[in-house]
Amino acid sequence: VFTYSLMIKACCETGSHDRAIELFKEMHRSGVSPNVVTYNTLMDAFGKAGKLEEMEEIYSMMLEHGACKPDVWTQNSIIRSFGRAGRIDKMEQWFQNLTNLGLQPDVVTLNCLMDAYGKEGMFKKMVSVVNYMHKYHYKMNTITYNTLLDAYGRAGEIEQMEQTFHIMKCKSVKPDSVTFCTLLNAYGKKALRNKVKKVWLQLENSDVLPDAAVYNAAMDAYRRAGTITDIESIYQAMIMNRCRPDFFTYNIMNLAYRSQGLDDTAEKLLLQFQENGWSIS
RNA sequence: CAGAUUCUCUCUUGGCA
Repeated sequence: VFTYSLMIKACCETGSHDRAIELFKEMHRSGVSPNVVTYNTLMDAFGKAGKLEEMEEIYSMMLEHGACKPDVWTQNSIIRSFGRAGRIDKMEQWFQNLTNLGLQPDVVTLNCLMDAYGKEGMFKKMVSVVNYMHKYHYKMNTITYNTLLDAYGRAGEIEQMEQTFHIMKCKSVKPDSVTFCTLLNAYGKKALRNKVKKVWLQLENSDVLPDAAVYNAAMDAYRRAGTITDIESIYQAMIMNRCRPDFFTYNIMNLAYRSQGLDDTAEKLLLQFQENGWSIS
């Protein structure tokens, strides 16, 4: 069963949902019964692909076969899928279903809800989830805070974002690379160059090791809020720390150079990428 | 009892207001 589940997951990750279904059927023929994880894996893949009706069909199959019951992971996948699609009504409906099944929402469930509300700008509802977490003594983790930070950041609510970040630090919840990415992104969009600088210093003084996404986020923040020199300093740091530039890096820098009319520098950048075999698409 | 599945971040900005 583990093997089949993993194979199905692999197929889904390469986008071959049909093969995943084939495997699922083959599994039946070989007399191996799918378990919750198998169903969860399949459903999650369809959900991520935006095939929400198919996902619900698989859910019905799971119920009909009766061999296994949906668990919190099942519900979380479904909730996440509808949340990502902006189908708040369906998401809430499935959240209801979770409690109707006698299951307890976990932190992941609540993070999914908050992310969906945040992305839809439904801050009252998002905050009510935060209150729910306090009331029932859920432990807010790094992802919880990252989700909140991103919600406020996207909305341009810098005050709220900073307050949230402050609480995060007070509660000793460890920031990770996503946290810094999120902050850089928000400050960049608001053209707050000094804030971007401050975040970068905090990152350097933390034990978080920057990944390509963080370097990219910092460069993009400086593209909007800073100077070419700012961007290049991050780029140098990226290379010195042996972090491989990717196509985000290229696009950001290329855009920055072009917007300043530095077409020749942009050409050099292209050459450098080609020489090093760094992907630019 | 443990092990496989679920949550957050970075370029690309068009259309309407």
